[in-house]
Amino acid sequence: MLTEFEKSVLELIKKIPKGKVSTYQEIAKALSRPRAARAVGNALNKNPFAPKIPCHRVIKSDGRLGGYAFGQKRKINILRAEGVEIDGIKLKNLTKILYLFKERQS
DNA sequence: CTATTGACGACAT
DNA sequence: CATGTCGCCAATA
Repeated sequence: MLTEFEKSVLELIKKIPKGKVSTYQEIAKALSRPRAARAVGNALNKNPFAPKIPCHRVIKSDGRLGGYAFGQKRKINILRAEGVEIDGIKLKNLTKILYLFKERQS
């Protein structure tokens, strides 16, 4: 069974368009929990819908890859296959491919 | 309730 | 750029 928090995270990342990515922190912010980036990653790790949810499109806020249940190597391949360029250690054009979620209530 | 654990983040060295 | 430390948060034992 999923907790509300986990469901929120999954629902959110499910919306990330192909060829774009988001960060754990951005997701945390979108959930009004700006400091819960770590918990977000934790939720994805459990990810019960592995192929179903594009969890590979979630990276660290500094542009690095972050982890992946199937191994970062795998993560890199998938991202490249979706057109994301990776500069050895970080993603290229991060600001261009970074997907921002809709603004929180004003 | 307390302790531990991680797909994190910011900063210092 | 590479490591290490500390703070943070939710889930679990």
